[in-house]
Amino acid sequence: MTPVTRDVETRVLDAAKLCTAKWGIAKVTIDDIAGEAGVSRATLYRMFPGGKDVMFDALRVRELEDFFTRVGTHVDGHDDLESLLIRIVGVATRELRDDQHLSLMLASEPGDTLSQLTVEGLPRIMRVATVFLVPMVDHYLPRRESVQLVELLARLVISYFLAPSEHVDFADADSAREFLRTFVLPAFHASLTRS
Amino acid sequence: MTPVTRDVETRVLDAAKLCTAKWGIAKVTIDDIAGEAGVSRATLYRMFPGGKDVMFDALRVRELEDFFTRVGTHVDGHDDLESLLIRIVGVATRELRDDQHLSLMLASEPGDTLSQLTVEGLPRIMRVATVFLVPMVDHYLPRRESVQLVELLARLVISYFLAPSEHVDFADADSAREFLRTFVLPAFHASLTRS
DNA sequence: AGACACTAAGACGCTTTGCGTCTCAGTGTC
DNA sequence: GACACTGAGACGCAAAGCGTCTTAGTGTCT
Repeated sequence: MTPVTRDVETRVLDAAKLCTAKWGIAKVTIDDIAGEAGVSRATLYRMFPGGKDVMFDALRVRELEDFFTRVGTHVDGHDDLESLLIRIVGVATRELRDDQHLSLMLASEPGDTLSQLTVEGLPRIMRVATVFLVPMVDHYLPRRESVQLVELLARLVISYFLAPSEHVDFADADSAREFLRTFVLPAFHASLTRS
Repeated sequence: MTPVTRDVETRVLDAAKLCTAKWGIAKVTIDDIAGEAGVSRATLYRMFPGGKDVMFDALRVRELEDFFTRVGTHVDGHDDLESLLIRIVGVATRELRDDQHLSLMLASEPGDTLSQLTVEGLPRIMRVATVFLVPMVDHYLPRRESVQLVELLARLVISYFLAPSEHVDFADADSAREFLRTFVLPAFHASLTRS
């Protein structure tokens, strides 16, 4: 894909995001998105062979990459695993809470949005989370355990975001520390390569 | 139609208004409206034989009646034609400007909305305006001239609302008075039955 | 209990819209 | 000229939407 086409793809995905926010997944059409992006439908299908579903998957991947990029930007410079994890769950939780597009989607299309955060979307979330977070975590743990830990954290952050708890708030460092010390870190203590 | 059914019709028209604001005329479906109103599609068709178009016409008539009722509420107690007309054009212009649903429709569906304020909608607007305003105007003018005057005013108010002028502002009493004295009242001076 | 009015749910047949694919003419770059 | 890319529009098919209708259920009245 040439640089020019990369720009067009960005424009199309931006348009897809905008139109989905406006119309929702159910009513948005390829025509809406093509028009908003300023490309023809044929161009859109050339770009995303397989059509609508493929394009939405690409948008979801891009959104995830943006999300984890933002998380990664805020979790540099930690000296130990615990601090790193506290920071990760905190930033991730705050990013989820601040995501207006996500809030809008959860309000207007709860079914599909929940599915993308749970059942259907989890494999993708795991793939992207692994790419972004494992390289940080594996300073402290072997690769295999790092992957497992990232998966566990992703699931917990999503769950506590979707159904907030009266007892745990990952956005609060003390609460997160207590939770991690109780439920997560002991399982990985024996695998620590560095503190 | 029974009182209970009148309530249901109101509910359906309210739903139609809400869903049209949300989806626009192009994408809104009978299913959306029926669901929002809490009735079945069959009930909706029974209520509005001829379907979607008939229902939207009914909504437009209701909106016009509401509009002119509000105008009428604010123009009582005038001793002469000029004052009455100044008040009418002023209130009407302000009501149009304050109408958020109309603003939303003009922004999101300019084509259809304009058409309903001009070409396609004008006969209906004239009918309703005549019903509401002519009884006020014909204190001062014979019936025939009253009807003609109301039509002229309606057209002028709409035009100046849709394409505001640098020289005339009907919401401003002095501006309206000057305009009416210059362009409207002389045409009806000879027909005055009362001052 | 029976008569009647009204309703929701769902089926039906038809029309319209949307989808994915494709062709062709036009444009820009080398 | 060769090539890559694009928009516009046509095509065939699927899906959604429309208007109509039937049936079973509910409520009210006598």
